[in-house]
Parts: sequence; C-alpha cells; structure tokens
Amino acid sequence: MQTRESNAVDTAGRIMDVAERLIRTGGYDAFSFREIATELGIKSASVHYHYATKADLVAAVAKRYTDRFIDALGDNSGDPEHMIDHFIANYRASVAHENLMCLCGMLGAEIARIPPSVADHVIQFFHQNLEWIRPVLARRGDPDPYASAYALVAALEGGLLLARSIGSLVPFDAAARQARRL
Amino acid sequence: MQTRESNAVDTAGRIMDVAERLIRTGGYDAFSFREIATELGIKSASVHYHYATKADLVAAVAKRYTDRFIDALGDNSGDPEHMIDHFIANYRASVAHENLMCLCGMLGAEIARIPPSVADHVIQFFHQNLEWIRPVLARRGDPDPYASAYALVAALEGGLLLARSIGSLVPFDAAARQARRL
DNA sequence: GTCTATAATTTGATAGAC
DNA sequence: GTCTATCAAATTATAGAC
Repeated sequence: MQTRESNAVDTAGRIMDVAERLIRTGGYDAFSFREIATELGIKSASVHYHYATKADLVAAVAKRYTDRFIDALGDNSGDPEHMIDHFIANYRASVAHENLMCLCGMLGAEIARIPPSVADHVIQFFHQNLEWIRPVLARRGDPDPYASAYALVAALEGGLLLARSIGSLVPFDAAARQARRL
Repeated sequence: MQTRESNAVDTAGRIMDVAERLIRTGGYDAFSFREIATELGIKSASVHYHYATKADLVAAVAKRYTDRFIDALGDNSGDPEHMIDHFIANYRASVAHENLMCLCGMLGAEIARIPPSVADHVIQFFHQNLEWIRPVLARRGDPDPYASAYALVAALEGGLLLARSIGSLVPFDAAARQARRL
C-alpha cells in the first residue's frame, strides 16, 4: 500500500518524490534518471530497476499525484462555499508551500510532447477535479456548473503559473477570488 | 527590421519560427539545435552561427513573441468591452489556430529552470499584458483593476493550458467568459 | 536491490575549410 | 553564411556480477 506521506520511506517512493519535484519545477524533459539517482545517493541503474523507462516513472508519479490530490479533497458534500474554499486551498498549497507548479498543470502544458501513458493520467486528473467541484457549484445554485467548473480549474492552474512567473501569490489569489464568484 | 509575418524569409527568422513552435509544444528542454536545423534543411552549426547559445536563441524568441503580441494588441483606448474581447481573442488564437500554448505561459511554468535572460522576457511579457489591460478594466469601472487584470491573464493562460489538455476550446471560452464579468 | 560497466544516441557547442 | 568534422558531456537504457 502506498504511503500518504510526501517523503516515502521505500526507494521506489523516494524516487517518485524526487521525480515529482523535478517535473513540477521544469517539466518532463528537465530531469534525468542520473539526477534522481545522485540526489538519493544511488546509481541510475537502480532507478531503472524500479521504473524501466522514463515514461513508466512519470506515469507512476502522475497517478500517485492524482490519487493523493483527489484523496486530499475528500468528501465534497459539505457546505458549498466551504468546499470551494477547500478546493482552492488545495491548489494554492502547491505554490505557497513549495513554490511548485501543479504536476498535471506542468504536464498539461506539455501534453503534445509527453508519452500517451502519461497524458492519460493528466487528462484523468482534470476530469476528476472537474467532477469533484461541479456538483458543489450546482448545489450552490450555479446556472451552468459545467462551464463554471472549467473556469475555476483554469483560473487556478493559470493562477499558479502566473504566481510562479511573477514571484508573488497575489495573481493566484486574485484569480481564485474572481473565479469563485457566483 | 524584423518582419511581422509568422514565416520569416531570412534564416535567423526561420530559426526563430521553428524554435517558437517547438517551445510552445514541449517547452525549453524539448527541442534541440539539430531538430531545428533538420527541419530547415541546414546543419546545427549554422544555427549556432545565428544564435551562439540555446539561451540566446530562446531569449530572442521570447522577445520577438512579446513584441509581436503587444503590437497585435495595438491601442487600448477604444470601447472597454470591445478591448477586453480583443484581448481575449489574441490569447484564444494561440490554441484555436495552431493548438499551441502561449510561449510565455509555457516558459512561465518552467521559470525556475530556464536561463535568467529568458525568464526576464517572460516576466516582461506578463507585465506588459497587465499594463495593457489594467487601464481598460479601470475605465470600465472596475473597483480593483489590478486584481482583475491578474485574474484575467491567469484565467486566459489557464484556459489555454486546460483546453490543450482536454482537447477542446470549451474550457478556454468558459474561463474567459467568467473572467471578463464585471 | 544495488552495483559496475557499457552501449547507443543525443546534446550544446567549437574549429576551421570554403 | 554554411559546411564538415569533431568534441565533451549527458541521455535513456541494458547486461551481468554481487
């Protein structure tokens, strides 16, 4: 069973930890097996023992990231206003606590160049996020919860991107505030 | 003087054309001098003749992209509602006509890994965009045009990202529509 | 499960002929 | 301005010892 902690205790988990951070910093092509190995004090051949190919590793990272993200969102049946704030807070933590992009935001930008097995997980991430927030928006009385869900996720991903670019949380908070208005 | 056309007639311009498309597809690390050379029917040494380093090439591409983008926006003194639609349309064309990310959206996601000379142009792009749209929003009677400018640019960049990820323009249009509301 | 060693390819970049 | 030739380093990946 996969641990829920950020810092896994087994080698396979630690490899994913490092890979996730590197991808969220520079994207799919901005890291190597050797870079991960060096950081963990092992050799790149050992990384290949756990994940045969780069596509395998990144697909595993994307799946774990999605599962953890949806798990952290939890139940969506509470007060809609509180649920929306909770949804926003989960995105905000990405840049606020670690100054990192959302993993699937980064890979989504690169969707046309990444392996299909990875792209599938990225698409799944967005669909699961949209399906979590859409009924919340509907319960709040939104006349078009489908469109509003798209708009909210887009605003949050763009907010992360702009916040990191400018080096300030102000754009994220402004985007979230505007997108959460009924 | 730099031509305004997308397809430059000189080699230096053609190199930038190919580089821009490749970066907008997969990011800074997802292309090589050889890939550009092969596509143009020349050798990678010839690319280095025009741009000594990869950082030099991408910085030139980012500067040209920003200059063209701001130039295409033109004067911002017209009817605010029309100016906002015009601003949105310039972003929308990126994914609608070429299925590409905004160059500076892509590089902004990777801001922590790209050369500082490139990052400077990315930051400039966002500041120039914000300064173009902010007075428009102010003239429209927005109580906080600074925040609304951030929110609009974030929504459009996130809209591009989500549209490309999902493979549909619906998320972009939903994000733009929500972000343009007063 | 980790290692050494290495293969095969690609990368950014340079020297020097034409 | 473009070429051939080349370099040093890095890349993904594999074989086989321990």
